[in-house]
Amino acid sequence: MARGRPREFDVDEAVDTALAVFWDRGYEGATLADLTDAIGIRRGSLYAAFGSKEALFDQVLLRYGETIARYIARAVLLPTAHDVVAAVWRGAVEATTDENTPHGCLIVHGALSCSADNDAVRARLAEIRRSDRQRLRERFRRAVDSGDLSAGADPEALATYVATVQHGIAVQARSGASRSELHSMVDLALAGLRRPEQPEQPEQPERS
Amino acid sequence: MARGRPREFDVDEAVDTALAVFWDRGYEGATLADLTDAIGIRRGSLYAAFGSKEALFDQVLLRYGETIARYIARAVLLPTAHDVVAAVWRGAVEATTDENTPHGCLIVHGALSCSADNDAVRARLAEIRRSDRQRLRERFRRAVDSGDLSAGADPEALATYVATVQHGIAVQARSGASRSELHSMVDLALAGLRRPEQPEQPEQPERS
DNA sequence: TGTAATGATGACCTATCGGTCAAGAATTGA
DNA sequence: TCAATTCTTGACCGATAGGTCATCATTACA
Repeated sequence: MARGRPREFDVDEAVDTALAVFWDRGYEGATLADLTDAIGIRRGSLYAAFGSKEALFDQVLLRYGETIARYIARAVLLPTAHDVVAAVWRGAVEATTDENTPHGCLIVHGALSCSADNDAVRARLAEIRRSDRQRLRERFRRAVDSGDLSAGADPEALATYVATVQHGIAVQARSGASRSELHSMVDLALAGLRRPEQPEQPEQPERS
Repeated sequence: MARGRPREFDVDEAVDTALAVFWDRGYEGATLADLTDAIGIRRGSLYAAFGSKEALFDQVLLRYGETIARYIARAVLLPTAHDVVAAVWRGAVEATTDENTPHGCLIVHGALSCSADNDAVRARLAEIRRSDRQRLRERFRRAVDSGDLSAGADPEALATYVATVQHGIAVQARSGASRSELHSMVDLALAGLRRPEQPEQPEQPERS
């Protein structure tokens, strides 16, 4: 089956290794030399297998979504809006403060800013963040429709809020905040969400 | 007084211009060519005036703190903890979504990740974020002492929470969120802070 | 008017960036 | 065994990164 000379490295493992490097240094901070050194291959092999640095990064983003950031897709499946919020924030804390991986979130610090040459990568990550926020908004809309959230709740603002805290967690983790510190912070944030989904709305029992 | 040939550009203006460039592109994303082109001087003049790219960045950080990020120092002077929180978040929204400046916060996206060479800059920004958070913590401690916050309140967690939302706002602004979207989000977040400074029994984190 | 001092200029430096390529090595199918 | 095919290797590419420097221009002071 495999015609020519067999590849001497595992592509999947290479993606995982590249993920670790990009996660640690960001897109531009990770050089070809960093990547090939970590993977243990030469430039030519990397380009034969992936095409370009940016194409490799695409593979890495896919992998990241399937593993590290999987907590988001899981969260929106939970039964109540409160469960969703808690799962996103708890998941973010866990993902960004694992002692076996770089701290922070690749989607956030991978290319928050960069040179003009790589603006496409920056825009790509911004788009991922944007679509994640939209997913939350849709989820909260359904929660309003089902009566899980009060009719006065603002799904848009709530989604933005959840994303804001989620990404803020990534920045804190990157700044050296510890896992337990961040969990305590999430305790506090969740306590504020017990009932206040509608800012100014007078208290109103759901029916009656 | 001024002995030799007079400088043909205004150093203060140059710092402001450099601030705009760094704010837009981050520390590494802003090249010497970007900076000198924007300022309108040659490399040699820049090095004669500032010493190095990093030294110029130091000047820029100073300027940023005195102007754009001044809202933080102002906020902690306000009479109540609630006022402080509101001022920080409102200030962050305003600072990160001004249509006349780049969106986002220089302290956050200036070097959230970078190459190994410039790790000192990354650490420096992280340190600024850390010390800002400490300032909030001290402020909230005083609020507990004075009875403004309940005795059960956790100044540490509250400071982390405020910083988390503040930095999350910067990420949202960088991702394209609008000023009004973010103000609506702050409405919601502030509503959650009306009285819940002491978290009730924290729910069980899934792991650790 | 001459000299010391300072800034401006543009050529130049080394290192490294992402990326390419020709040649050799290892495999399969005929 | 011999093509055909695929991967590996290391040298190499132009562009650009941050930074330096000799030379010249412009000023104040003696």
